[in-house]
Parts: sequence; structure tokens; C-alpha cells
Amino acid sequence: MVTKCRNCPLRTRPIFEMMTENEVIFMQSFKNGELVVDAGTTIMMEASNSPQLYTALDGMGLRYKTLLSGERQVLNFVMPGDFIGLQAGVMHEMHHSVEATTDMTLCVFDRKRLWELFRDHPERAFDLTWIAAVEEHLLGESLAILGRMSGVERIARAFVRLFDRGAAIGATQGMEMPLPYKQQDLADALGLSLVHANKMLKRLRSEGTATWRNGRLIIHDYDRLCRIARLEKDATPVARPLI
Amino acid sequence: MVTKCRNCPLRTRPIFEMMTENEVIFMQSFKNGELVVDAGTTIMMEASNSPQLYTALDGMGLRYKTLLSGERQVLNFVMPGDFIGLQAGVMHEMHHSVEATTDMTLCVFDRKRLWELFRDHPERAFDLTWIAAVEEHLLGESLAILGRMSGVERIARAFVRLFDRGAAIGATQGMEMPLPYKQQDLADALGLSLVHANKMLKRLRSEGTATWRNGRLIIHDYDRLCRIARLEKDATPVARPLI
DNA sequence: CGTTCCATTGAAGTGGTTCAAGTACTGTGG
DNA sequence: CCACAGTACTTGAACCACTTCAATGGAACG
Repeated sequence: MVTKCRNCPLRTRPIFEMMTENEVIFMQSFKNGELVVDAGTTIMMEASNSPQLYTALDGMGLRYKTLLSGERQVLNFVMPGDFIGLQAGVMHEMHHSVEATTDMTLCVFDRKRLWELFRDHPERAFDLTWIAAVEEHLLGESLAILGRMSGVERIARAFVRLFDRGAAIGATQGMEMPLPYKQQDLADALGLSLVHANKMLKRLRSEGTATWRNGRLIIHDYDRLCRIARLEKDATPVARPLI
Repeated sequence: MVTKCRNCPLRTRPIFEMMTENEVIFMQSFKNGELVVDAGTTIMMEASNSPQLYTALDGMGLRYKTLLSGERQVLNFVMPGDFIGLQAGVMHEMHHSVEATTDMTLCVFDRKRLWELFRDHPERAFDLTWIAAVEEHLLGESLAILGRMSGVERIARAFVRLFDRGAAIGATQGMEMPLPYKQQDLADALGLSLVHANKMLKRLRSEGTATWRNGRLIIHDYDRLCRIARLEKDATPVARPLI
């Protein structure tokens, strides 16, 4: 049973830009189908050139790069509403891999029709560029985190960001949310060793700031977490387009 | 004396995608003028919303973020051919600052006309998205560098990347190129302290791999540098569009 | 000719890594 | 129903890559 764009549960969330009736109709025609994958599946492979582009509809995943040494750098976490495959769409190949952490459902678009979008729907093309710019901004922020912040600070920052994203798409219940990653994933995202990440998690837990256990993140003290993460607590997130 | 797009010295470099006659004409009409700034000028300010967009024509600069603590993370280095201000163009504001390191000349575009580009020139809009995707890819690579590589490795990597970019735009003479940054800039880009960056530079110098002095980078042993940087030496860089 | 900016170097301290071992849980086959 | 194998998490201990502090040298500049 494929979700119609009209009934897309993401579309109407305030974090996403409002779509006009026509846009919904176009997106529906642009949508090719749905892909359902098991946890652990590689959705897109570095250096490959996927014929399909996706938008995550349900479930969580992660983007990562593999270094020559075999180490892995997680670039960011994929949550519902995220567009996957832009690089494959415009450049000649992907420069990172995407993997499903949980079972996932993705909207499928045909790469070849991307050009149609640019030719006939400039507003949507604009949105796509917007998405790319947001992605760039997020990576820039991550870069600053890895470059300048300590272990606990990085973890606190990751928790705040993930929680805020979760809240934006309605994945939170109170001050909790599902966070189905492994400690190794987080460590790989933050440029920390597994051991050290584990110890910093323990610190946050035992001082009563945040607990991450059994795939669930519980924030006990959001203010303190923000302070540790060196974030001001205001931050009304800006709406972004959904494709 | 303003450079005509037709005579743009960058356009014909193999690193940039070929432009059709019509595209050159359109770019010329899109170009609003030129901006010439002194070394040290801030071209774009984080959280501002510049009415203008630029393409670097001559000179070098850098993009950076300022953290709440006042520290600075350099996101990357700006060289001729780089587009500046995409975030201001599509999002509501810039998320990083851009500063001229040397005197610079920039092509100026009117932000308000960006929409025209999307509406009437889908190929160019596509190119703009492409550029955003390239930017994203570069930041992803930087993230992996900061996350997983040691001090010397980071510096070696930066040198190879900068030299390759320099070669692509014809800024190199033999195995040398001008690199007018300060050690602090490099340290801020690589997430190292100034002191440590300095010591690693000394190591590369004294083992005869690369020397960076008086704003000039000299590579004595490119192969070794690549090995240190964990890069395979092939890497024909892909052509990218110029806007 | 002092001031300022940048590069350089030494010394001390530490945040993080690596190694190594142990626990806890889950699924699988006998 | 139990043994075991596999995976994730936890913890301690030793080490070292990097940071911070502090001082010096050299070039540029008014």
C-alpha cells in the first residue's frame, strides 16, 4: 500500500514548507514508487551511480564515507524527510554511502526525470538547491564540532540536534525519542573512539543530563545539555522544502 | 576595466565544463559588475543576507564559521572560480562568513535575479545545484579528515588538495604555487592548534616533503605527500560548472 | 626604533586512543 | 532447555598526540 503524496504524513509538518495543490500533484507524478528495505541494507553506495533518488519516508539511516584505511566517517543521520542521492543526480557519482539502520520506507524517484524537474518546475528545482545548501550548512556545522569541541560537548551537541530534528518530524514523545543507532555509529560521526564515546555517554547519564539506552534517547535536562553543547536554547528551526 | 565573460580566463580551463555561446551571453547579462576588495575584507558575513552573489575571479580567501566561544573554524579556502553566497541566495541567510585573504576581484550577481536563472535557464540552475553538491562533497571529505586523520596527515591532505586545485586553475608554476594564508588559517581549517600545526609543518619541511614559506607552497615529493595524506595519486579531477 | 604581527621552539599537562578483559543480551542448533 | 557464538556495551590501565602556556626571533611598518 503506497502512500499518496496527498496523504504524506511529513508534508504538513510545520518544519516543511507549505506545498501548493499543484506541487502535490507534480510530486505525485514524479514519485515512481516506494522502496522498503530491511535494517542493515545499503541503499546507496559510494562511487556508484544510482538510477534512483529517494526521500526517506519512514525509518532511520546514516550516510558515511569509507576511508582508504577502512575506517568509517559518518557524515550525518538520515531521518524521515531527508532527500537521498542528490550527488548521484547532479554529479557523476555518489561520494558517500547510505545505509538503513532500521527498516526503512523510501519514496523513489527516477534520476532521469530530474532534468524534467529543472526544465518544467523551476520552483521545485530551486527547492532542490535549497536542500543542497541546507546539507552543506549542516556539514559545515559538523566540521566546526569536530574541529573545535571536546568529547562530551560533541555528544551533547549531537543529542540536541537529533532531538530537535526528531521533534520537528514528530518522532519525540515528551523528552524521549527513538534513537536506534549503535554507540559505534555515534563515535564514527563525532570522530571519537568507541571507548571514549562510551565514557562520555556514561558521564552525561550519571550526572543526570541525558540517557541513551536500548535505542532510546531520554533527555533529563535539556538546558544543561544545550549549555554543554554550547548552543543557545532559542533556535526556532527554519522551515525547509520537502521533495 | 571589467572582464567580459567572453574573455574570462577561467572559463576555458579544462577543469570547468564547456559553455555554449548562449550560456556565455546569458552569464554576461547575469553579471552585474565586479567587486574589487583589499586583503582582509569580509565579503560576506555569517547570519547576514547579502543582496549580492559572487564568483571569485582573482585572489584567494576563506570561508569560516565563528563559534559562540569566539573560536573560528575555517570551512575551506576560496580560489578563483568558486561561487560565493549560494546559501544567501536560496536560504534566508548565510551560515558562514567569507573573507578575502589577498586582494580579490569578484564577479557580482544580483541575488534577486537568481530566480530568473531558475525560471529561464534550467541548465544553469542545474549547474548551480551541481555546485552545491560539490561543496557538500568537499565538506564531507573535510569532515572525514578531521574525524579520522592525524596532524601530519591532515596537513599533507590539505597541501595535496590545495595544490591540485591550484593546478586546475593554472595557479601553479612547476611544483610550486602561491599560498598566501597564515599558519593560523590552516590550523583553524584542520582542527589543530597553531603550535601543533607549526610542528607538523616543520616535520614535512625537514624530511623534504613540502615547504610552505612566505606565502608559497613548494612540493618536493608529491608521491610521499600523497602517501602521507592517504590519497591515491591518480585522481583526474572531474570537471565542474562555472557560474 | 619601538610596535605589531607572524613564525618558531621548549616544556608541562591532558584529553583522547589503544589494548585488553569482562558483562549482558539474543539468537541458533543440538 | 541448555550450550555457544555473536554482537553490543562497559570498564580499567597504559600510553601518546595534541593542547596550552610561555618565551624568543624575525620581518614589516609607521
